[in-house]
Amino acid sequence: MSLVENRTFESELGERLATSGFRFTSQRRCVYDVLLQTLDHPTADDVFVRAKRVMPEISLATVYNCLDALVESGVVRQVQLQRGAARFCPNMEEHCHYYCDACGAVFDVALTADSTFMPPPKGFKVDHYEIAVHGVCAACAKQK
Amino acid sequence: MSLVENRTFESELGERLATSGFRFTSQRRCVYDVLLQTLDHPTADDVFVRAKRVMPEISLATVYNCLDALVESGVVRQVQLQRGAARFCPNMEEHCHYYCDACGAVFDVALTADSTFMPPPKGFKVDHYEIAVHGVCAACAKQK
DNA sequence: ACGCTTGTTTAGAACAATTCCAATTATTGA
DNA sequence: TCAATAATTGGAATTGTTCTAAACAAGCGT
Repeated sequence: MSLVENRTFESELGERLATSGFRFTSQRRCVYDVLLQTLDHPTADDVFVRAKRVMPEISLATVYNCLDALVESGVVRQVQLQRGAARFCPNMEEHCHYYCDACGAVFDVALTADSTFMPPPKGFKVDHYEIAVHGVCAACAKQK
Repeated sequence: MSLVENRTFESELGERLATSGFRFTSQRRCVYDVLLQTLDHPTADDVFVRAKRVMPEISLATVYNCLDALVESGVVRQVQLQRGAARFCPNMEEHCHYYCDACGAVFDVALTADSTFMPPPKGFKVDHYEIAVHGVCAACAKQK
């Protein structure tokens, strides 16, 4: 993601939060910045550690609150790839996650338009897809 | 699932466990039975409560152990549909999960053969796909 | 069948991830 | 600027999972 796009996203952030009924606070901006800066699908705790470097008084409870607000506002995705901590991802394009069960690495891969055709149960109102591919990444496969 | 298929699955269970290096214990059979009996994607704790009705001395740690053994043996799938407890599913056919974010209900939907075409990262060795569709089920959509 | 080896179960403690709480602080709209 | 309301804070509480050590059970060679 380029810096220009980055700045665009940031200026939209307040608006996105507002339309979901949230206020635009410095903590929410900070958490969003952290996610944009390193696209490695961090956990809430990872985000907390990184956010503290820039805003030392921020609390973990706030990080959770901010992440939830960002998810509800549709600017961040929450992904649950394994037992344990949820992970967060500011890439809102349609993509799936290749997840290495050995080292925990995550790779985003864009979805082709028609790659998700499954007839929903009658009356089910689809919100979004979560596609994860489990396996072993190249590096880990080599080691073994 | 018919009783006949059910019995077939059960008789295969010992073999499946053995080929993954696990022993066939009464607890593992019990946990597997619980999963087969009600296909509602229970959590480990749900399984624990149900298993106790039939085997009152079983412990929660054992339920976790059994579920993990069943997953490793390829007779049960573990799915992580939201933050919090993992859920378990004895349906090993290729299918995706429609998940109601309002009430937590899960619906299995078979995958069409080619519904998952995404080029993996170079060298990535795919093990399996996890496809979840989030949204609101018919019943919950009506209520609101 | 017997004893050995090793895997499994058990209960409870420990740990990890998340949520809740009550007091304080910040933001928004009149 | 003030009041109303939402957000933040730190800590406690809760939930979900893993670990541990001792007892038990299964499979193997004899």
